Amino acid sequence: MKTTISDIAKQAGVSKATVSRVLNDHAEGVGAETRARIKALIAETGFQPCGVARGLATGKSRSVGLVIPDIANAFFPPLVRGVEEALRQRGYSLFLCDSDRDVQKEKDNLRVLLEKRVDGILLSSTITDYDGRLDPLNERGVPYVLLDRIIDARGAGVQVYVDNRKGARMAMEYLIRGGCRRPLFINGEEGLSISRLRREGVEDACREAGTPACTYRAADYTLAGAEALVDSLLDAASGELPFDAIFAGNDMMAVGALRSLKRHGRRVPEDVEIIGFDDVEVARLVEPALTTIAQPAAAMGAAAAELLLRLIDGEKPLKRSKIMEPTLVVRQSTRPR
Amino acid sequence: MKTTISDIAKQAGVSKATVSRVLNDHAEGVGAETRARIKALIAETGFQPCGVARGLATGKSRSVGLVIPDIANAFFPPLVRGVEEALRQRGYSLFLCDSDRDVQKEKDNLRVLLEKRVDGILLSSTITDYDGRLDPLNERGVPYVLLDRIIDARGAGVQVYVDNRKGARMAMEYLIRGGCRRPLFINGEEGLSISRLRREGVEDACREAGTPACTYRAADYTLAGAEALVDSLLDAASGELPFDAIFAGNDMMAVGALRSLKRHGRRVPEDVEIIGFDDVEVARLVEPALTTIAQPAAAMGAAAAELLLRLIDGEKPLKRSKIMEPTLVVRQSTRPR
DNA sequence: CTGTTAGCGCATTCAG
DNA sequence: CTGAATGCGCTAACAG
Repeated sequence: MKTTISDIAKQAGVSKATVSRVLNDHAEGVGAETRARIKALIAETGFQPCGVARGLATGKSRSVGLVIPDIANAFFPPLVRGVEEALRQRGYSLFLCDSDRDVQKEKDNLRVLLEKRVDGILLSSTITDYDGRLDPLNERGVPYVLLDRIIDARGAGVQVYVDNRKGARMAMEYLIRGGCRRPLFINGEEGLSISRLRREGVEDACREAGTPACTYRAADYTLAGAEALVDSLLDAASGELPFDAIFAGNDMMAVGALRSLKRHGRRVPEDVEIIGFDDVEVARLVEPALTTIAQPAAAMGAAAAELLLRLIDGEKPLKRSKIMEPTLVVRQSTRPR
Repeated sequence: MKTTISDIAKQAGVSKATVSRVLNDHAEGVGAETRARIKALIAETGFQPCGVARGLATGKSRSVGLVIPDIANAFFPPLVRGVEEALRQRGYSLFLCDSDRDVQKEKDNLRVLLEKRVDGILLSSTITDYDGRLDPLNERGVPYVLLDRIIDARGAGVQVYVDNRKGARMAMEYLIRGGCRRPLFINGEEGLSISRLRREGVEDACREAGTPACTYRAADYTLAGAEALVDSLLDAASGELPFDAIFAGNDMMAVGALRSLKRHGRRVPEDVEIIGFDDVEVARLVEPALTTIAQPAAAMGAAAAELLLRLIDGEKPLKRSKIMEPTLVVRQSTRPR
């Protein structure tokens, strides 16, 4: 019982082509009264043109795919929201794929999106190393934008991410200026671009300030991982603290560190200052509330979506990457300056 | 430069029909050697059949739509994950739509999904009242499952949700059994099915326990809303506390209440006990960690997706609704029993 | 301004 | 077991 463009044409006493013209708002080519009559008919029958058929005929699906490592990671929901909102405003729909931090699933996701003939792809990749998973996109000429998680590759397309190096440097500089002498930097998994860049930022700050005593440790961006790490550090150094400040690669690890310190009877920020990264919702809800480097997640998502739409429209991007500014949000896990 | 089924057919020296048969794994109709040759060709050329064309020919898009009120609400990400995972395993893709708690946007989302010719829809609706927004789905015969947020309607399809009434009753019973005399129930927006059911659960518990003194207040499911509400209550009743326990309609409101109490110098759980609802990530990270009624969000999402796929396959559902069990998670915002 | 004619890429009859 | 023909619903030249 599905009504098609032919049914409408028949009822209106015109040809499919004419109906198609008003459907697509082709300014010219249809008389005012004919147009009005068809519009009325469409409205009263509630006719909806079939997007699939349209897609086949035009070669455009008006949908884009977004692949992220884990929607349950609090950093991503605002980003997804930004993407979705920007797309919706332009009449595009969003295929959401969760790669579950699994490289194989990420590849599968990309393959499926290509089969679906999305007009473009937003990818927040699980790993930095380039293993050819962008090749199919390049071969097919499907526009894509790398989001947050960058991939090392010559041909890698447009990228949108926060200035991770700068953000990390800001955090360390704030700690050092505050009098910190023996900082501890807890990084996330080292295979990720964001980890590498944040590490470089930390090194920048330490070098400039002549504070070489920064301890470096890698965890896995999880609360539990960081908590266990700090536990072991604290247990090993009975008595005097081996660090007087912690910069964690993300807020969840900062919270893990915080919990460990509290459990060990250490006060934050009096004994140890803590700074996180991301500014996820929990950052302001734990006690003491976390000082952190905020990322404009929603804005990044929106920016990436808009850039992608521009690529889809055939525009050549002026710059190959859009770098967003991190901001220091001072709360209570650091001492007043 | 896009290769089609015709190209493959030509290269293999067979007809499109034959290629189509091996593409769809039609067991019969193709000789073993022909099949092998074609498969090899497909593999080496990396040919991917066009999903859009397939969709037009078969009438199935192998994609479903999910509409939720707000992906940034911490309850939803795990649910989305459950949905996505279940769909992916069955080879379906997910269109994610955020209605932004806006009824009009929700309708628009549904319309777009219908245009995209999704095979089915998962809807977590913004409002309970039935205003006809399901009519298009019913008319078109598009399968759908209502998720978490239920809609009052005779024709409303299959539903998946947690037993909100029971969960609320569990919370209140726990408080009452613990000696609470003057509970305060902070509900969320009253237009939602979850709010109505949770309220009924609270009333059930109070009635059964003969504790009629339960104060009822409605906020908006936000931290700020509940915080302001408790602030005003506390300011109004200078001196003696007007309640000795709070059951909040969700965890974020519980956190808001917690913050207000602490700021007013009240101790939790010594002076006031608090129980939340949902068991989102922050629940265990605030201090004291929240006792709460946990919802199996990911499982709900997966269950809804599987039910929907069954409907899509043409099965008639045995039951019209799948009700999941809430669980009481005891933490530190209530006194030891 | 409007109608006719071709496809878009694939699945699916129906013959052979 | 295989191929040729038809159509899914719509857009896009091309004519009139």
